[in-house]
Amino acid sequence: MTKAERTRQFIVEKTAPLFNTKGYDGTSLADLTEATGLTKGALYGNFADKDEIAEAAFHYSMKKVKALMKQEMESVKTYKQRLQALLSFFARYVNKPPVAGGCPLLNTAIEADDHRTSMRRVVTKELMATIDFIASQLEGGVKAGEFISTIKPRELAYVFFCSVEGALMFSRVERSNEPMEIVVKHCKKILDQISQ
Amino acid sequence: MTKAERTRQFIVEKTAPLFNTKGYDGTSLADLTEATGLTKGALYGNFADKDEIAEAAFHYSMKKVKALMKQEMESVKTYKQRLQALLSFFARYVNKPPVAGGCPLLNTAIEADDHRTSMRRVVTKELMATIDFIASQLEGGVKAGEFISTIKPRELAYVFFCSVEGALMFSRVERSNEPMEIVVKHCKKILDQISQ
DNA sequence: TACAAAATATACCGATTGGTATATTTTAAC
DNA sequence: GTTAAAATATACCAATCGGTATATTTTGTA
Repeated sequence: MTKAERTRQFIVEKTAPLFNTKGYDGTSLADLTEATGLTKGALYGNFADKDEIAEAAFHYSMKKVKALMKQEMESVKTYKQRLQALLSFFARYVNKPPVAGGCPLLNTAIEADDHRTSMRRVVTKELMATIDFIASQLEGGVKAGEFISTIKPRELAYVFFCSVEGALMFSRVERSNEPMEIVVKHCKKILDQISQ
Repeated sequence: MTKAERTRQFIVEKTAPLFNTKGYDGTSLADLTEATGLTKGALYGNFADKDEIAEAAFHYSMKKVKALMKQEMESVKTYKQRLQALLSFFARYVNKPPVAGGCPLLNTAIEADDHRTSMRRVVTKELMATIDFIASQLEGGVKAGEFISTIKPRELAYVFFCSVEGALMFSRVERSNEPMEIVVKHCKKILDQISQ
């Protein structure tokens, strides 16, 4: 890892929580220099502009979230247990987010949906990948005989993911676990219902 | 209605879509003067600062959304039909939002959760009111004998609302109705399951 | 340890930010 | 129609915005 690569990594690690907390528009270059202890010269020597830092920060946040998520899931064996672990992971997201500021997917999607085209594409890609991942777990469970074969994995994946993301929004702004706990409980009950 | 009141109303109507689309940080005073055709003098003659305009715009957006929602719901008779109408209302939200930019609750909650205290309080209040409203419809349905009495109205209200808000985020950034349609279908199926 | 190259800091840029003091216009009551 | 008050426009403010040219320092290599 060259010096430049290390500095890029350092900048991204220090600024990712900032972008995730205050948003792209809400994060200034002064915020970035303060968080890193570096000057604009160093920032612009390693990145083309603020957009490039924000995008790298988003990718870093997503990588971190996914790594933690998968780590949690691979500690158990069955597909059902893995999906339960995934739901528990999100439940703990409220009080202990892997990256400060909550879910980078949710935050970035909301800020980017109307007026930030390139970021929108990046988020869309990650969202689709997430649905594919959850759906693949459900499909695996069906093939393994854990879940009844009449379920629609893709649709159920959307239901799980959307309800958890909505609960995350609610719980974070409300500073209360209640919405998330209720939603996760409901999702786990669905998992029980489709088990055989 | 005095001139001042009319102007305040005019400013709020013209700027609400702007705040809802670009967010508080993303909306500048130049944006506001352009959207209204007024000058800063007029803006600051009627509002103390940008924050006050944003808050008034949020309240206006919420009023508009709730009015449309309730209008849609009161065209049918049973509690089940009303809840179905509410879900259909959200489903159409994706392509035809009452206020440009999507759901003001979702947008404002995400931007305000970490670093805008006063707005957070306002959003929290509206979120709680929404859950109370949905829960009251479910309770009404139970008392009227439409729904089985074993349901937990408040928990179900959270599930409905959170999943729809999550789907709204997804569908908006993806520019596709699919996530919302899947989620709404699922919610309506729950309504069928708890019906008697 | 000398030295070229790479990385970072410094000092600056014009544009835009939210906000205000004051001049001008419009409004509404008489 | 006159006039005081209310509302709006104009012109300005310091601060901050994202970004850059250049000077200085640090790095890795011979």
